[in-house]
Amino acid sequence: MEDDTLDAAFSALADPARRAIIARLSRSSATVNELAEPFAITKQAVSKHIQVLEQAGLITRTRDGQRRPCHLDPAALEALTGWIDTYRLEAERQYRRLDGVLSTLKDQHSKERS
Amino acid sequence: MEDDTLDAAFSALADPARRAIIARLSRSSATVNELAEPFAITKQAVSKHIQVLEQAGLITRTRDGQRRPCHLDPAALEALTGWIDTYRLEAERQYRRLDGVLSTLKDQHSKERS
DNA sequence: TCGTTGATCAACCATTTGGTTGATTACATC
DNA sequence: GATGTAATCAACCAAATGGTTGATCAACGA
Repeated sequence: MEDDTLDAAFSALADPARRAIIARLSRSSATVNELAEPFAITKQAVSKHIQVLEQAGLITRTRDGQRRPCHLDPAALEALTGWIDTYRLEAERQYRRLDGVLSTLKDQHSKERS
Repeated sequence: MEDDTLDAAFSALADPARRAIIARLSRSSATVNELAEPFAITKQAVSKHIQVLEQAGLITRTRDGQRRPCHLDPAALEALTGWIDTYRLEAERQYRRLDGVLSTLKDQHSKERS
């Protein structure tokens, strides 16, 4: 994944309104007006949030007459967890390796004393 | 997870320098100077990035004399993938459900024509 | 064709952010 | 104690961000 893609995706998720939109869209597609309803901000502001999410590739939009419903893209979310997991798993692997070294040292110490 | 925590964590990841720091720390702990070395920015800027990561709970810091090494926290990363997966899995579930409905309709259509 | 509704565009404002330089703190070593 | 080094603090700057209001575009329904 390119830097720009990850920049856009993570900063898109770094806002509670946009995360709420993600949560809502995970249940079903929805239009801007439907998404705006639960928020205390203007429809224009929601429209901006949606553009950010779309630009980040997290959602897609279709045409349905006058409406332009938004759909969550699970594959984009999976790409993000994939990135995070790469480093989480590596870190966990390193910690286990360190634990192994420490217990080896401890064993050697016990052996020396016995 | 609270909104503020997620805000801090995701916006911490929304910067290529900070992601590079995460990647570096997944292999082993490192000090500010070590982390700053591969970058074309000042040590102070790196120090700021590290504070952002620490504030977000993604890394921890310890004292080793004059040095203050940074350590990646895998559990914090796991919390993020957990959040994302909640909605990714729900979206995938909904898409499968929709596919089921569509194929049922298609079957009924075939039956009617036969 | 005309009014209504979904949605975006445009301009503007306050705040945040990523970077800089220069000064300062804290620890280690001579 | 004096010097050097790891790291942060402080003040500042340019650019990006999240929000507003007002105007505009595009499609539907009478």
